[in-house]
Amino acid sequence: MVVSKGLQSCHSTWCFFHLVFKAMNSDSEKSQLIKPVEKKCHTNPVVSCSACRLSDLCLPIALNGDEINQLDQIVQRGRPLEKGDHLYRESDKFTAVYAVRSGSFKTYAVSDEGVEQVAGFYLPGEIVGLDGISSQFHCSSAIALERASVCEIPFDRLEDLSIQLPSLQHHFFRIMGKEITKDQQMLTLLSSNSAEERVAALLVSFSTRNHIRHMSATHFRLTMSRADIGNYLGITVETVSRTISKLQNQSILVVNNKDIEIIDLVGLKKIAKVRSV
Amino acid sequence: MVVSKGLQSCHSTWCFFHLVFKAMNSDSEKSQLIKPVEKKCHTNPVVSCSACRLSDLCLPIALNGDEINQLDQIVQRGRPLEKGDHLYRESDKFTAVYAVRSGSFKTYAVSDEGVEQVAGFYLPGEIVGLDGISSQFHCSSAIALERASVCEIPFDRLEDLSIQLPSLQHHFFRIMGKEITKDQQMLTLLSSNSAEERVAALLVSFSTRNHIRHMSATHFRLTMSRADIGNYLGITVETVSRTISKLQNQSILVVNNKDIEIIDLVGLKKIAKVRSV
DNA sequence: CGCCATGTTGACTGACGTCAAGGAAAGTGG
DNA sequence: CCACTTTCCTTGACGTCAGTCAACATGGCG
Repeated sequence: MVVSKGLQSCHSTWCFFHLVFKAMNSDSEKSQLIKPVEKKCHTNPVVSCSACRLSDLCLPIALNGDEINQLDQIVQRGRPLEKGDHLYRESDKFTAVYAVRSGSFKTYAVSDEGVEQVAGFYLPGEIVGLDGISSQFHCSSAIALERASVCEIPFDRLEDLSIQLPSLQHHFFRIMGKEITKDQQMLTLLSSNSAEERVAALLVSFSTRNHIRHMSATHFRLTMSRADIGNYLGITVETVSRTISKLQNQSILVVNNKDIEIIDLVGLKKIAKVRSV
Repeated sequence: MVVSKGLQSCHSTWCFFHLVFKAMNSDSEKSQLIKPVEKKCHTNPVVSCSACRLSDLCLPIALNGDEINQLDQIVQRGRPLEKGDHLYRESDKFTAVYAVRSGSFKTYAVSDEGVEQVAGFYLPGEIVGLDGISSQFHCSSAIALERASVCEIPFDRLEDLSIQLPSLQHHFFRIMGKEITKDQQMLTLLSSNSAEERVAALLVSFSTRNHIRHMSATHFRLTMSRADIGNYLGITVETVSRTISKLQNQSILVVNNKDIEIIDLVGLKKIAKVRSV
C-alpha cells in the first residue's frame, strides 16, 4: 500500500472494467483470430480497445482477442471533447458512467447564490459520473479541462450485466465503496490540514495517479487553473500561489506556470502526511 | 425536496430495507396468521420488526404479516450496545452493514500520529458500515454515543439477494450513491463555509433527520460532545461553544448543555444556507 | 462529596482571506 | 505574424476569523 492517508488513487477502477468488458462480450459466439496490434496513443478517438495504451491497466485479467474485438461495438465512444466542453451538466438525466480515456475533467456544482464548488478532478483511467446514481440526475457538472475523450458505459446495461455476473456486481459495489472512502479521506484533509498540507497532498495525489498510468510521477502538467485547485482545497487562489512558491523556495518543486517538477517527492509526501511503504 | 444544499438526510435508506426484508422472506412457504401488535418502543432490543415503531418508515411497501414474521429470523440483532461500545473497529474484517435501530453512533478514524477524525454521525434509520465495502476491511471505527441497538445485515447475503432481485441491486446502488453525494455536500460545507454556517448546517441536519423519524424537528438532545462536533466540522471546541452561544444570543436557539431547542428554524436554515421549499 | 471530563468565556496570536497592483500567458481578430 | 484584450498568476500590505492558551464553571460518576 503506497498511500495510507490523504488523497486516494483510483487504481481499482480498471479492475472493474475487465469485468464489464469481458461480460459484455461473453455471450458472443464468434471466435475470430486477431493479430497483435501495435499500441497506439490512447488520445486517438478511433483507436480500438485492443490497441489502446491503457489496455494493460484496463484488461489484465484474461480477456481474449475475440472479446476485445467485440468490445468496440459495445462501449460507446463519441468524438473527443474540446477544452470547456461539458460531459454532462448538473440536473441532466443520469444515463451512464464514463471512463476517462484521455485528457482530464473537473466536476463542480453551483450553489443557489451562483458560487461554484469544485468536487473533483478525473484523469485517464478514472470513473466519472457516479454522482447521478442516487437520484437519477446528476448533481454536479463535468467539464473537460483540455481536449479529452471518454468511454461511455450505459448504466442500465451495467446493471443488467451485474445481475448475470455476481463478480461484476461485487466489483461495482467496491468501486462505489472506494469513492466513499476517497471522499471521507478528503473530508479529513479539509477539516484538519493547513493550506500547505492540502496543496502537497493534491500534488502527491496527481503524482501517484500518474505513476499508476505509467507516466512520470515527478514531472507533469496541471491542467486546471489555480482557482480550481484553491476552490477544490478550500483555500484562495492567492494562498495556492503563495504555497507553491514556498514549496519552490524550499527546493521541493520546480514550477513553470502549469508545469510541475517534483524534486523532493519524499519531502513532499512528508508535508502531505502521506506515508510511502 | 426539502434540502437543496448542506447536509443531506438519509431518507431513502428505509426504502432499501423494504426490499431486503421482503426479499429475505420471499422464499418462505409458511403462511401463518399473525394478529396486529401494539407498536412498542424500538429501543427495546427484543422487539420484533412487526412491533417496531420504525416499521412505518422501514416497511411501507407491501410486506405481509408472514414476511414480517420471518424477518426476525434473518436480520441479526445482538444485545444493545452501551455508550462507548464499538460496533466495529478500524481494520476489522468487513462482514455486514448495520441499520441503526435506536441510539446513535459516530464513526471515526485515527491518523498515523494518533489524531482522531470524526467521519459521521448516525441516527436511527440510517445505515452505517459502508466504508468497509471497498477493501473488505473497515477504514473507520463506529462507537455508540449512548445505549444503542442495530439490525445487522450480513453483506454476503445482501449480495446474493441482489443477484436474485434486480430492484434490490438497483436500490443498493442508489444508497451508496446517496452516501457519495452526501459526502460531496459535506466537502462543499468544509471547503467554503464559516464556522457559524457549519454549526447551523449540522443542527439543521439533525433537525431534518429527526423530523423524518417523526420526532421533534425543533427540540432534541445532542448525544455527541462539543469536541466531536468540532472535529467533524473542522473547527475547535471553543469555536463550537462560542458559535452556539452566539446563536442563543440571537434568539435562534435555546441551549441547555446537550439539550437544543430551535426557536427560529427558518433563521437557522438561512444561516446554514439551506433552502426549504 | 470530590474528582475528572466536559463546556464556557476571555485575551492574544497567527494563518489565511481580502484588496490591490503588476506581469505573463492565452485567446482573438486583422 | 502581430496588436489587442482577457484571463490567469504572482506578490505585497493589511484585516479578520478562528486557533491557542488559560482560567474557571458545570456536571456526571465512583
